[in-house]
Amino acid sequence: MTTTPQDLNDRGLKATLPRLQIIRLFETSRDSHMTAEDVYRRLKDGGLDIGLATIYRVLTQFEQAGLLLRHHFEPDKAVYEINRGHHHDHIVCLHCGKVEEFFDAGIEKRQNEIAQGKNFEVVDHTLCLYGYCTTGACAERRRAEAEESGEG
Amino acid sequence: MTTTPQDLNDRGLKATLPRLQIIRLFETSRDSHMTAEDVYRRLKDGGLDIGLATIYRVLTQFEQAGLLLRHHFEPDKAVYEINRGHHHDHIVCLHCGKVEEFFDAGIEKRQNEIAQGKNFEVVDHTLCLYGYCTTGACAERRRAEAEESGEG
DNA sequence: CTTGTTGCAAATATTTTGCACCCAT
DNA sequence: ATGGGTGCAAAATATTTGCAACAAG
Repeated sequence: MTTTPQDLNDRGLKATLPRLQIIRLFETSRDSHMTAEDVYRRLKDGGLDIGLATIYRVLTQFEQAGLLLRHHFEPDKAVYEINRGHHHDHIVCLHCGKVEEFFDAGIEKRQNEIAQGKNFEVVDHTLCLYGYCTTGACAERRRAEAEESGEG
Repeated sequence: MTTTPQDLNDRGLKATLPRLQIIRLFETSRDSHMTAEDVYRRLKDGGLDIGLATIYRVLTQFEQAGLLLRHHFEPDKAVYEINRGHHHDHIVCLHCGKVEEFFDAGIEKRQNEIAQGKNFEVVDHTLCLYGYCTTGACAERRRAEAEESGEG
């Protein structure tokens, strides 16, 4: 669960402070999905003097090393998360940005069947649902907006 | 099936030459999915003097008008296709770039059930399978590569 | 005629890269 | 000691925007 300096060495990466801070951030952050900018801000706020270019380089290296996964929930903005080895897809709230993960064996199976039927061999896929929380603050906001436009 | 000047006017868009050429290209091109750059190249090659900025503007307007759909099969590259009103998902070949479309009611249903279970209301989703053609030139190439690495 | 549209060039946003200095191993 | 790693600034990529000239309704 915790990536050690040795883990990095084992993957051919020197255990530098920026790298340890970055992987630690992903392991401990409440927000599991972060952009390069997110990581930059948080480490800066934590008092670490780090360059944005380094963040980009390290995130790319970590993805190639299998430590992180990269997604694109919105165009032109890559988000990363810890790779815990269990494939899953995502649901994103368009109001608050909350990200939930899910896995459905039936959907996975159907995808492969469909691909096979079209003479494709699937090696990867992206499935992301976009919507709104139906509970909490987002639900409140939606209700308020619906009422407003309904009366306008 | 064919968008007329009147169709554009009806949506509040003047029927200019660039716009007519662009929509016609999407209606007739063998490649149904094109980037702004693709459109630019093809219209230039067709002898039309058009600016890239205009392509971007028109593609955006057409998407907002519901004439085109935008996707992001790969990061940092928007591709557009004609909107025929029937939702579908995609399979993309990582070798030749071939794009196949599919629709599966079961997958759609499961998505909504899952979202509901997590207290989300889904308003959109992206599902794209990435793989390789198992027939034709791509299959040949894969076989050759597999053999090569297997013997190396 | 009047307002929307175009082409160009400059601006943006995100990510990548060249380079001199620095630090894990 | 030495080769990889870092920070900075400049470059690269895809896309957007300001503006003056222009054309559709």
